[in-house]
Amino acid sequence: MESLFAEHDFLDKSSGNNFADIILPVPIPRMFTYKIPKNLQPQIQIGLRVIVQFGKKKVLTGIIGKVHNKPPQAYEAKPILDILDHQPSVNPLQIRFWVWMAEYYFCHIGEVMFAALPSGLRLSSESKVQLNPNFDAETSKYPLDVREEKILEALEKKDELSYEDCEQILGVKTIHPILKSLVAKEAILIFERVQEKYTPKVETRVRLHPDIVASKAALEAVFEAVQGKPKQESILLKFLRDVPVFQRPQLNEKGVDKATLLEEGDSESSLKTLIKNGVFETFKHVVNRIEEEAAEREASELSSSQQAAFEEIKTHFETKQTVLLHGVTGSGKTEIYIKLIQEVLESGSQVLLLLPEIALTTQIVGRLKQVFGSQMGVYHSKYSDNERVEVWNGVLSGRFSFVVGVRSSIFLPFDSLGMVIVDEEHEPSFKQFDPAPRFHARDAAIMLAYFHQARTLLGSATPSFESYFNATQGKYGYVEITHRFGDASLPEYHLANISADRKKNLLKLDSTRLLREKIQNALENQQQVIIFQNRRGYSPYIQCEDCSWTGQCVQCDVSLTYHQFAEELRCHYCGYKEKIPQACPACGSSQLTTQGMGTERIEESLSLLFPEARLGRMDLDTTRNKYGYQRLLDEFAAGQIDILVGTQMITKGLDFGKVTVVGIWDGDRILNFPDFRAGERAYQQITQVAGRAGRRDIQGQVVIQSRNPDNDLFGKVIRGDYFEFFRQEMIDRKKYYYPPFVKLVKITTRHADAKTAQKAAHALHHQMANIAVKKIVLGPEKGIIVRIKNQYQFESLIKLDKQGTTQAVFKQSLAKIIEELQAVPEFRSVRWIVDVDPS
DNA sequence: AGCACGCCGACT
DNA sequence: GTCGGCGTGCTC
Repeated sequence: MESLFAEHDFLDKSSGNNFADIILPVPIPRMFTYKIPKNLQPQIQIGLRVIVQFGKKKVLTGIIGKVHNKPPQAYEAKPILDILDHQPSVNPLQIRFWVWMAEYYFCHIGEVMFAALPSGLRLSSESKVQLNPNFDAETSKYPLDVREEKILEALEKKDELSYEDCEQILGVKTIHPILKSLVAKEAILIFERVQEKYTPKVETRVRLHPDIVASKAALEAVFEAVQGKPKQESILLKFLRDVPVFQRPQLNEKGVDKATLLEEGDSESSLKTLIKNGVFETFKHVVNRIEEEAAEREASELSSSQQAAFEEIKTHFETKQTVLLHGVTGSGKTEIYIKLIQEVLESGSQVLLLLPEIALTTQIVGRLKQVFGSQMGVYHSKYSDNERVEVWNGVLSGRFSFVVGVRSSIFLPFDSLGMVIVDEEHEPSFKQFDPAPRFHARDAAIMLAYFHQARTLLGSATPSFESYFNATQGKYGYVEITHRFGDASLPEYHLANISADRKKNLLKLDSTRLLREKIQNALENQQQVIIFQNRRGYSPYIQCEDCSWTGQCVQCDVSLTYHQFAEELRCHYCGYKEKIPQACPACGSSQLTTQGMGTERIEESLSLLFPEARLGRMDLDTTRNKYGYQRLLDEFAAGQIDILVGTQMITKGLDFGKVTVVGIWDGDRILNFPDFRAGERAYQQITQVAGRAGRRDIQGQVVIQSRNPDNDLFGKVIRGDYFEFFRQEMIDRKKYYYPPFVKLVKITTRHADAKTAQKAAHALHHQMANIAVKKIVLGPEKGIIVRIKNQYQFESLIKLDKQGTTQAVFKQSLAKIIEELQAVPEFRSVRWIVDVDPS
């Protein structure tokens, strides 16, 4: 019998770790308090994965977010069932980061956890059915019906069945009542099985049997035995070629991968015979999915302008947490990163380099791999789940002190980051749209670095206005490189007037004379050409060739989209549609053509104009599979393609010395962005593509085709006067309350019924008016309705003063408003989606 | 989000 | 009568 005053009992109460708040992967905005059983108390730590019962039957894996001694008042806490790890998978800094993210981006901590953990580390239970060992059909006092019999029959053959299995066996949708009845009749048991999804990769390896290695004579005997058995002999010879057993007997220990040994068509049965005869033996070996590669080279020497920037960055870091590196395309930012990374790694801290998905090519990864070798991990979205878990564990174990990755790599379990670098920081793809957490990886990275007391370097040739603004305000350090590496000259811009060429009959297959000449010239000199088009597919809008009129939606501020099959112009946002006009509504011209042609049609045109040129096309269609992208790049780099036509993805970090001409097929399309960021995006896009043109000795040529070559934006890009462009745009942003002068929060109200959705959105606006934070609310008033997946939705845009306190207050009020509205019976099934800093 | 419970219609 | 439709309420 246990003593009433057992010593450990007393200690437990005073040290006070009886309860743990667990983060569970459920969309409920809080953690859940569980009791820590005594036997688990010594091991309990923040960040451990635990198994808990959630609800009546679900068993979930959660993560310990907090340990305390406050028993919940309103309910009886359930106990933690088990601990899954010896070491925490998640460290306390990460938990802090998750909590921040959930608060800032207005989502639930469970959603953050769901995004953060590779699914290989997430566990959830599956209900399984098994035969009750005490059950005997003969003696059972309960009669079974046909379907119940069927289930039992199946369980005779297979030890356990999932619910899905049972559904299939009976061909019904709901097996629950049947299983329930079987449980009541004591025929079956239902239990929950939690399964680890991550499985280590295991190779079967082959080596010579130790007895054979022991003496030369034994081997000779083997050779005699295989005389006249050519298949066995061939395997044996191949093995000995790869493993010189007698020179280096220890090599035999490691063996050879069985699959590799049999690669050249040797038969498995011959190998089996050899194993049976005691010549070879097999064994299992756990291998890393991520291959080890040793560093092969030193970092290159920095040029003087790179060196100056490098020093300047370090000086800024003495006083500033974040530095913006504004370096023209081709200024060699990567080499500066490498030097910085090396320094941080030498000091014993970790480094994270974030890249937008499309920029994470083997080109840059290969370059970094050469310098950093096996201490560098790569976290790519195309990785399988098992591979992700290996990167995760690699960071945890210290195998990787440096990671190059896409936006989700901010969630890796770093414990001592010294520096985070966000390359191409202006890239919109750093923002996650859906699902929650709708975070911006650049902004989150800065916060992550702050938690680690680390530095953040933002790099771009065309910084986002937010970052540039912060730099001008002195919040970030600012370093600029205006020279290209090796003093290569910046490209020369040309504006080609589409309308003028058309009038003079010089437009051929939508290409201007100037562009044709430049391409022709490049081809004659064995140089390469890149043609950029900002969209894939066919003809999305209609435009008048004479006055450049485009169809605008009567209700929304957007261009109408051309729908070939329906012969209609449609609004992307509100569903408004009209028949395609026969003549231009503005000037009466009949020269209405479909614009914004896809890459496919451009490729067609070019093949007719330059029949002798070798063409390549790079867009989502041609690069959909894992290697399509790389293959095209390799072919282009090898000079097997003369003209590469592509979308966005060709603008990213490709360095090809032979590209001298870049054509922007439809400059106007770039300006047609229905968003306050249109100008910023256009500037960025044109500058980025243009950056592909020209290197070292040859000046690049950039041709922009346009119907409005006089548009001032082109002039600004061409002059390369980023600051002036920024300054002018800022005037409008300030005037119309846009970032960086205000903070935007977008709230989408969504419901299957249009009326209800509208009512709910109005109710939201009404309530918002009461919490007068400085804001302007748009949205439903304009009658913008979009139906997505049979859900009507209204969007409200809230503009907040850029002050931390008002922001926090606003979010609290918003949470309260939404909670209250959800309680209204009519709005019960209305969904409110909050997007902080929408892009 | 799931998943129970619970209250109604249209079938064996 | 039961099967199964989905409204509503809860999960430590």
